[in-house]
Amino acid sequence: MKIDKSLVSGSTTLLILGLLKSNDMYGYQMIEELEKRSQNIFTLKAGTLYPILHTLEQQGMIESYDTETESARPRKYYRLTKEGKKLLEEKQIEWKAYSSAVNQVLGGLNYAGY
Amino acid sequence: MKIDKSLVSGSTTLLILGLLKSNDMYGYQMIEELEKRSQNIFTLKAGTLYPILHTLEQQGMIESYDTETESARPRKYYRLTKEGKKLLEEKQIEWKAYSSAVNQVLGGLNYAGY
DNA sequence: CAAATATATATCGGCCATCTATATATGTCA
DNA sequence: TGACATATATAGATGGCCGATATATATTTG
Repeated sequence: MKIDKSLVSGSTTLLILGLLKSNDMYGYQMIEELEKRSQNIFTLKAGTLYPILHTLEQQGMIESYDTETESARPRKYYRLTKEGKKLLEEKQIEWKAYSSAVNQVLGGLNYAGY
Repeated sequence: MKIDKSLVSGSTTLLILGLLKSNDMYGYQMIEELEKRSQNIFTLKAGTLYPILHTLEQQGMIESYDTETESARPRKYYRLTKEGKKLLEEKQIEWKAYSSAVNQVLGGLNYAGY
């Protein structure tokens, strides 16, 4: 098996897709949710997130829709498309292989977190 | 805890230091050993490795010495310095935190490979 | 013996992901 | 009403990694 060489630096995309698996979310919410779930280890920057969202939407991996509430500021929600779900599964497999390989190189012990 | 933002893309340094933990090695050997230990998932490129080795040596994390055999091609072996060992430990902790956080974001389950 | 291939190290230019900085606009709270 | 949080957006800078290339020697193969 060959790992996509951009996996490591491209893990942000994996995380974004992972967030959308459970619920539709808007950008700002993703930043907060990611911090929360990772216990402040990931502090995704807006300047990183939004360009990725636009790219993923262009690629058909996610779809957006606006909320039409009268009170709050309009938010742009994103949801996974069928293709996006497939991409997420692929990237999850890559991540498992990658993290497992790192652990093997470092200490011999294998990844067992699933 | 704050993760070095270059961790992900900087995992190559972690892997190199990890290789040197068990034995002194020369560059070309690291490329082979890394492929072997990771079951061909990591194919470290010479153009990536050697500049990193030079940088690490400049920073005092590793030291080099040449072999003076008459038969074989001279090899430049590297060993971890005290500081290098410390750096490795730090980076290993960061890696655990990072991979654990990814797993938490993705599925909830935690890293348990150690 | 000569050619091809594997071993071994080295550097440069460029790509691409991410961050910083900045801009814009609205809702809420003191 | 001024400050701050919410919310999205983009341009420019930075930095790690790779592809290409160069050099030199040992080994294997025809």
